[in-house]
Amino acid sequence: MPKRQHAGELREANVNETVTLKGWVHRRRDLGELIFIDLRDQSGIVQLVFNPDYSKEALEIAESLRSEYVIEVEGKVIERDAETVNPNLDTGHIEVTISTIQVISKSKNLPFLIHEAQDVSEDLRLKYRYIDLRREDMQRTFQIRHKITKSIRHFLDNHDFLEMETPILTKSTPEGARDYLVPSRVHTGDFYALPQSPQLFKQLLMMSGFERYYQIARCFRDEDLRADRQPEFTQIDIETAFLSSEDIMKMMEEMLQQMMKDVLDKDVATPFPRLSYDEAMERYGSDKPDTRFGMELITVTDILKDSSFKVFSGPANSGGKVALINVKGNADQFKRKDIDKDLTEYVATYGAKGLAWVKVADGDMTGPIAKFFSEEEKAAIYERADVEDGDLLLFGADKSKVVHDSLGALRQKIAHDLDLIDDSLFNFLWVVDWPLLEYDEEAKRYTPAHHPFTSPVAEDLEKLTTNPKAVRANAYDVVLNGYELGGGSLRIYDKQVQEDMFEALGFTKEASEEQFGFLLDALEYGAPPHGGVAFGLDRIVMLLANKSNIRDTILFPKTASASDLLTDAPSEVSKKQLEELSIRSIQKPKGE
RNA sequence: GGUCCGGUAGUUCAGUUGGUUAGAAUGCCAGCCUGUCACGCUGGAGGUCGCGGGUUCGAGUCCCGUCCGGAUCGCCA
Repeated sequence: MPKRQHAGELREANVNETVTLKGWVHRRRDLGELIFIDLRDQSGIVQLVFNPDYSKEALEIAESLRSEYVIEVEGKVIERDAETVNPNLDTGHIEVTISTIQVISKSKNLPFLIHEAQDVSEDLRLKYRYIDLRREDMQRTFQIRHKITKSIRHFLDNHDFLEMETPILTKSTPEGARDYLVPSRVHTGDFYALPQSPQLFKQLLMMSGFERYYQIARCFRDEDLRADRQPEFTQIDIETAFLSSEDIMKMMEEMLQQMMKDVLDKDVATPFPRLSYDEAMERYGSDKPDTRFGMELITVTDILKDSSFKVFSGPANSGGKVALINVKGNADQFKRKDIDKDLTEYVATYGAKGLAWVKVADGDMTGPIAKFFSEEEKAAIYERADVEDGDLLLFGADKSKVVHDSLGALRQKIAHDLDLIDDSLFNFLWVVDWPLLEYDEEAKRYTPAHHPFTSPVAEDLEKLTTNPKAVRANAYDVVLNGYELGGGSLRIYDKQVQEDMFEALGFTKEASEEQFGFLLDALEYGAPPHGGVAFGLDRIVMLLANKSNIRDTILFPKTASASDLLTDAPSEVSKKQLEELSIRSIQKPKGE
């Protein structure tokens, strides 16, 4: 079969060749007895020329063409005159003079124009996603997505990994995210769940003797959506037996390094910098810090312990925290009302009760709370926060969590607003030394920082039942530019430890047996030490394709309310379908 | 579940203090045009102002409710 000729690949080397091209009418410029068509196919765009000298018939048909008609043309590649070269097109030095044309498929007027779709409302783009995807920008994104998975597959294949598939219909584990449930027809009243991740299956595969597994796995979580969160998403899921966490991190660094080279031709250095969880929170107020800019959080609890300002001394003396970020040299960018309104409202969403601030000019603090600082306190703060004239200091004083959340987010917002972030940087780093458990104030119990199969650090093991909070985890997250790309850990491979873990999480013996009995059993039949990692593919694509939301990296994404505007899912089903599932009635909220 | 923003020609938007027949650009349709590449010129068609209710002599504009889209907090082991 002859190789198809692609519009976007034609060059001066093809001059005088007779070519057959198939594609879409991107644009038409009708000058009467002379018509130009920009023909688009997956490879790009080339200009077709119709005039009576080449073919009167073809010219007549060209006259009837409209946007997005699918056509097949035959013609000759010719070099353009110097003055008619189009430097904006890769094919701009040539054009194709058409002798015959066939309309393969017509198109109605489009709901939006392909070359203007960038600015069209997203719901319209989603409703007509198949048209939206024709855009060069979208095509490019999915080429990047393909290159990423291709690079990773290639790397893992070279490191003796097997690509394997695990079930989609699986068992509900109500811990963690809310499950998507599927009613069983055969077992009336019982349900499958769609996997939140293949976590347990990949661990079982290690116990099955497959020492290196990976899967590009679809995962489902029935939680509320965000710009970087979809209810179904794709995880690059990896698990290995007998490797240390150092081995795993090293291998994953190499994989990501290779990916950056293959996809963007970027060189990133390994090993990636490492931050402990505590240090990340302390310095960035985040467990996924963006290190492309400074403006770190500076703790000043000790300095302000005796402050005459109760907003500071209160938290400082009751187990809380006082910290600041120094907006260096940009004090004049912020008017008083910007800070008191916009920034204060912003940190309020993270639970901060207010936002204290001072500006520094002529070696002294100014602003409404400047008077509360003693000379000693000023001097200590200047020294620690490297304060100079022109700086703006923004303070957080509250429980540690509130200070971290609010200043961490504020740091990111200000860097964005002041355009302090270098977009060309790709700052990978590991966050390590995670706590195994977190205390959930609302539920009054411990929850896993990652998941309940994460192994505790060996020397902390005994504290699991006595002082759970102090137990560290063998866990590590990869962070890129402020996004959690992935996370992993060594897993528990000892039944007793797994049982202790369930106990620490408040499971009764019966409950852990009922939900995870199969895992506990498997741990008794020769379980190797194992561990792995899972990366969010959609987020990787988002960052490498420089997109601001994850929907642009997914072919057919859901809206923020989890519906698909193209197919109108979710939708009602027939009474018969429900009856087969023994579902009697579903009360829909009124108004629908 | 909460908060905030938005919804007006096919599309992107403007629409003043509530006041005549709701505008612009682009697209679309028709005519003219042999070097355009955002082609140009002339003319034309095109509106459930998201939906429902209320206030008013009068509502795109004000009020209430609701639906849809987006951002975000909670949530996401």
